[in-house]
Amino acid sequence: MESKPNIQDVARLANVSIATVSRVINNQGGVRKQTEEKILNAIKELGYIRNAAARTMKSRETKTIGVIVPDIKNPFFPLVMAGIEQKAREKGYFTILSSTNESPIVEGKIIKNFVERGVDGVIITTANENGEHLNLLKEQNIPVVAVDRIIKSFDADTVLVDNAKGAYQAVQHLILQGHRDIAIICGPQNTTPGFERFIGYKKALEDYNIPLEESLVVQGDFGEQSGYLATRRLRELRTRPTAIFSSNNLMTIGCMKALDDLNWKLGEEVSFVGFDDVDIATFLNPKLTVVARPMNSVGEIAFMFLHERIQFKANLPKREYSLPPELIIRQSCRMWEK
Amino acid sequence: MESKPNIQDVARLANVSIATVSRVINNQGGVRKQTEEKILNAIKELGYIRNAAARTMKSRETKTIGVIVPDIKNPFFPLVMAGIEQKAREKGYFTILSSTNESPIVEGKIIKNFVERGVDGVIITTANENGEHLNLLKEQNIPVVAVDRIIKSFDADTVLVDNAKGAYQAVQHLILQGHRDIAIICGPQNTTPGFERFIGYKKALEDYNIPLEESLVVQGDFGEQSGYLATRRLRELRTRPTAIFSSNNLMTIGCMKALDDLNWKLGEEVSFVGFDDVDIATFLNPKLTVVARPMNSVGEIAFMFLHERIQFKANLPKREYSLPPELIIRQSCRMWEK
DNA sequence: ATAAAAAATCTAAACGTTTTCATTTAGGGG
DNA sequence: CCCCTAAATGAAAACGTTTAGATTTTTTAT
Repeated sequence: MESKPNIQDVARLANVSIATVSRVINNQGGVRKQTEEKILNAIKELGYIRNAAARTMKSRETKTIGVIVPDIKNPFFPLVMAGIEQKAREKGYFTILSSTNESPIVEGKIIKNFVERGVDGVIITTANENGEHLNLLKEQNIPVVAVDRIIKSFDADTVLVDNAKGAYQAVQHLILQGHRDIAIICGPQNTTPGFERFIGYKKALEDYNIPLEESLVVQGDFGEQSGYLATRRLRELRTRPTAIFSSNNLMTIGCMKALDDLNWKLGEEVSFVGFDDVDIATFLNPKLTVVARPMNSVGEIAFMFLHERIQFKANLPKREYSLPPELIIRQSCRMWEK
Repeated sequence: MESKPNIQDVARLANVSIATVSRVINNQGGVRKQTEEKILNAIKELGYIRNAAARTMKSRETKTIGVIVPDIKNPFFPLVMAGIEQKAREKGYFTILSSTNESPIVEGKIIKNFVERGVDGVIITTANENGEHLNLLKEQNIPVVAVDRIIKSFDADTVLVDNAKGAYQAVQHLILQGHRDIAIICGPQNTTPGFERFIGYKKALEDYNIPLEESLVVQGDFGEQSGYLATRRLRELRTRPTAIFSSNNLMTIGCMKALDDLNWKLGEEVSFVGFDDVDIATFLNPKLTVVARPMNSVGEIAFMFLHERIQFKANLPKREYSLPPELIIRQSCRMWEK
C-alpha cells in the first residue's frame, strides 16, 4: 500500500495499455467486453480512484461551479443554494460555496481562487455591484450568473425577484387599508434589492398621491441590528408612522424585537409588511404579512442559465429572469381610519 | 488573447526560466529583487493566473477541505459552516460544501468526488453513522472530523455538543418545576444526537425517581413535520403530558405550529423546553426556554482538529471534544402543582 | 586580480491523465 | 487459406506545474 494506484498500475495489472483503461473509465466504448471486465476487476482490486487534477489538466473541465454569497447565515442563501445544488447534481456538476461576509476584498480572493481552480462557471450575489474585482471573471471568459444583485461592470445573466413590484404590492396593501404615514426601513441603496425596493415604495406612494415624507425613510444595512435601530428611530418621530415596511428578513427580525421592547403594539398601533417570509412570521401574534420570494426557483433557474452558458459558449445575448414575488396576507395590517 | 497564459509565457516575457517564475509565485525567496520585479511585471502584463490543477498534481496538496452536511436548510449547519470557513480562511484553506439531503447514497457519491478532487481533509455530519460508504475516506488516508454525529466504522476525531447533558438539564428544569408527565419528541435513534438526547431524558427521570412512561416518548425524524405530528399525537393521550421536551430546532417549530393549531396553551397548559435555540424562540409568547449550542465554536474546533491532522499526519490518538450546551431559561415553563 | 564560497538561475524530469494516430488483431468473403 | 476491412488496442505527446541537481553568476576573501 505504497502510494495511491494510478491508471498505470491498473493497466499493468490488467495487461493492457493506459489508453484502453482511460476509455473504460470514461465509458467511451470501443472496448471488448472481455477486456473491459479485466480492467474493471483490476480497478476494484487496486481500489483505484481517478485523479481529478490530472484529468482537469487535460480536459480543461472541472464539472465544478462556484457559488459566492455575501452571508451564509442569512437563511435566504441556503435556500437558494439548495435549488442550485439540486439542479447541479442532476447535471453532474459539483458545487463550491464560499461566503464573503459582505467584503469585496474577500470576494476578490475567492474569485481568484475559483479561477485558479478552473471552475466551469460562477453564480454570485456580489458584495459590491460596481466592483472591478468581478472583471477577472469576464477576462477569463468564465460564465457568470448574478443572483439577487446585478453586476454593473459587464453583462451577465441575471436572476432576480421583481423587487420593485414586491415592494409596491406591500405598500399598496398598506395604502388600501387607509395608511398614509408609511415608513420604510431601507436596505443599502448601492445594492439592487435595497434600491429597487425603495423604488417600489416610492412608486406606490406616488400612484396614490401620497407625498414622500423624508423622515419616514430610514436607512438600514440588511442586518438585524439596523432593523432594530431603525424602528426605535421611527418611534421617536413627531409624526409617528402608522405602518412600517421592512426591506428584508433580518431587518424584519430586528424590527420585531424593537416593537416588543418599545411595547409598540403590532397590528394595533402599527401595521407591518416585511419583504421575505421568515420563520417567525407565523409565530408572532398577529402573524406577519409579508412579500415572499421563491428561493428554490431562484437557485434552479440560476443554475440552468449557467449550464446553458457553459454548454454553448457562443455569445448568447444577456438574459434576465425576474420572478414574481407573492404577497402573503396575514394579520399584521389593520384598517386605519384617520 | 489566444488561450490562457501559462508559466512558460511569463518566463519567456521576463526572460528567465520557469523555475525562477515558480519561485516567485510561491514566495520561496532566493530571487534577486530585480529579477523578481521583471517577473511580477510580466505576470501583470499577461494577466497570468496559476493553474491549481497542475499545481495539485505535483504537490499533492489542494488546500481544500470538504464539508458534508445532511441538510443545508437546517440553520444549524450554516452556522457551523461559518465557524469552519472563518478558521479555514485564516489558515489559507478553501472549503467545498455539499449537502446530502440525509441520503447515504448521495453522501457516498460526494465522498468519492471529494477523494477524486484530492481534498486535504473532510468535516462531516454523516447521514448514516454505520455507513460503509465512509470507509473510502479511511482507506485513502484522508483526515476526517465528525461533527454532531459520530462515525462508527473507524476512529475519527469528533466534535460534539454534550447532548445527554443538555437534555438532562432541560428535563431536570421541568422536573424541578414540579412536572412529572414529561413527554419527549425524539430524533432518530440511529443518530448520535437523537440517541444521546433520549439518554439524557431518561437519566433525568431516573435520577428523580420518575418512571418512564412509554406513551410519552414519541419518535420524530428531526424534521418540522414530524414535530407537528408528534405534538398532535401527544395531545390525544389519556395521560396528557404537562410538559414537552423537543429534541431539535425543526421539530420545535413543528411543535409550536401544532400547539397553536390545537389551541394548547404554551406555558399555561403545557410547559416546553427545546433543544437548540431558534429564531422564533424569543418571538413567541411566552418566550421559549431552550438548550442552546455554540454552533460557531463547533465549526472552529472542527477545523482546528482537522488542520492538526493534516499537518501532522502522524497517528495522533483519536480525540473527542464535547462542548457544553447552555440552558437558556425564558418563559415557556411554569411551576406545576398537581 | 584570483580562487573559493555563496547566491541566483537554469535544465529536465516528474505528476496522472486524455487523445491522436499508428498498429495490431479479429472476422468475413472469396 | 489469404486478403481486406473494421474493430480493438497501443505508443507517445501533451496539459502546466514543482523541484532536484547542475550550472552560471555574483560576492567575498586573499
